[in-house]
Amino acid sequence: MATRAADTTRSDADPRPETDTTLRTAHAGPRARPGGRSARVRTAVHRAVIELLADAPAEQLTMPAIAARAGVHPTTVYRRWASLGDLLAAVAESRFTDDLVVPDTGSLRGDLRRWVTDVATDLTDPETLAIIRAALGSSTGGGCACIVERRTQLGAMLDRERDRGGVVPTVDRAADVLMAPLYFRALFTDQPGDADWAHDLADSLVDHCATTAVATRPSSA
Amino acid sequence: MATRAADTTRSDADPRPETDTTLRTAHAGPRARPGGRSARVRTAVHRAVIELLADAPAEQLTMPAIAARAGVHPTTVYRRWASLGDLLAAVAESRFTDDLVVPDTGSLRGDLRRWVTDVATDLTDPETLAIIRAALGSSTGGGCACIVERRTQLGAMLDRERDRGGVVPTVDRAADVLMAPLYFRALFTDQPGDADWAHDLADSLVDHCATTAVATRPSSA
DNA sequence: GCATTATTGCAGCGATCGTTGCGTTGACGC
DNA sequence: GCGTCAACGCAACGATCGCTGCAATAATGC
Repeated sequence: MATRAADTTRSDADPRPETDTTLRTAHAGPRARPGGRSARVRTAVHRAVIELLADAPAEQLTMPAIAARAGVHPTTVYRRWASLGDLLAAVAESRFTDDLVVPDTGSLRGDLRRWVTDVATDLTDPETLAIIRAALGSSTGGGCACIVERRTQLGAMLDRERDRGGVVPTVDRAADVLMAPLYFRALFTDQPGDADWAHDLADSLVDHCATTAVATRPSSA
Repeated sequence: MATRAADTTRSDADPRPETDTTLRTAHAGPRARPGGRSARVRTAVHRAVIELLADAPAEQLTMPAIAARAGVHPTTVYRRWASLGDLLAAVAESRFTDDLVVPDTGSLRGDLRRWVTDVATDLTDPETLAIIRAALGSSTGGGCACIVERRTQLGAMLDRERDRGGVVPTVDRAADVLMAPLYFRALFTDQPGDADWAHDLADSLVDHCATTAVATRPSSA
């Protein structure tokens, strides 16, 4: 995990019903051409979306506006991405991968405290927030793209602690205690949540897990 | 709280810089006319927004479409609501008021368990989810409108318990433990969360508050 | 280097959006 | 009841959106 193909080599929404895996390999066959220019266009469009979302009232984020900002013809944007929602989901996904290294401090508590702080800091960025909001607003389940990577990171830290022999909560439980408050406050309130608060979240999860042996329970949901 | 003017008598976004409170009283003066027709139009437009959000891919929610669905002329919608974001925020706010009675079972645990279940059930409704998503996506901080009423309800239950002499957490803490997971799962995942899971949330808050005397701490953030 | 072809640019089109001016309706105070 | 004026409907307009032909470019395999 967290080692997916780099941002410049992936094709966003290829309408051709081919197997994605074969495209990522070196011998991609005579089809698909994610070469220099396509990658450049892709990067430019993604950056344009982020920039426009940052300093624009959103909602006036249209395909032509994105194309103009990216220095690309609108037709290109229309053809490569089926809809604005797809584009937003792609931007969200590519932005939230490889942007945050999973900490490895040696203890679960240390890892979680560090990771929660990093995520909280990231959620302070207006750009990040704008992308999440826009992706959530779009129909094409762009919301999942925002957190799938974060869930993977969380799972990695829990797995590592489990390998150390510690009792760990489920990923769902950890997401409820850590990710949920982080994202909830960032999206719905004006309190970004400071470092102390974030640390308390991590501590409460670890402490609760230490006192009660709920980790072995099958867990609801 | 929860006793604001009924849905049919409020004016959404009156551009006139008057004091809102005077408008709600009976002797509203010679200005403002939230009478029968205006209220009818308002209700129709709100319903149209909800209906369109329910069975449309969203994002193709435009002012003319809303007007057509509401049986109202587009000009009316343009004039009464400054932007689509304002309209969405207004719809969100009016929908999340008076739609859920604050339970009063006699104990904080019972109140919270009941309330959490109700909120979880509400978040199962696709219409509700669509409104929240759309309001979040709009620029004009429509996100706050979705939860401000819920926060008030939560605070009311906590205040009642405090009057009973019990130790209660802060509203922020309760929101982190209860509301955050509810909304996070509803927005970002496909697991709506069942009744048992919701009850566990309420229990964890009450139990944690009972074991440790953190309630008297000034609490961060 | 050269042929192939995925990808982009270009021009132009229908459709719809968002706005404005003006006449009409109907809620409110008397 | 009647007059007043906020709120709505109507028609028309410019602007922009989203899409589709076809030509040009450049990445890929040989």
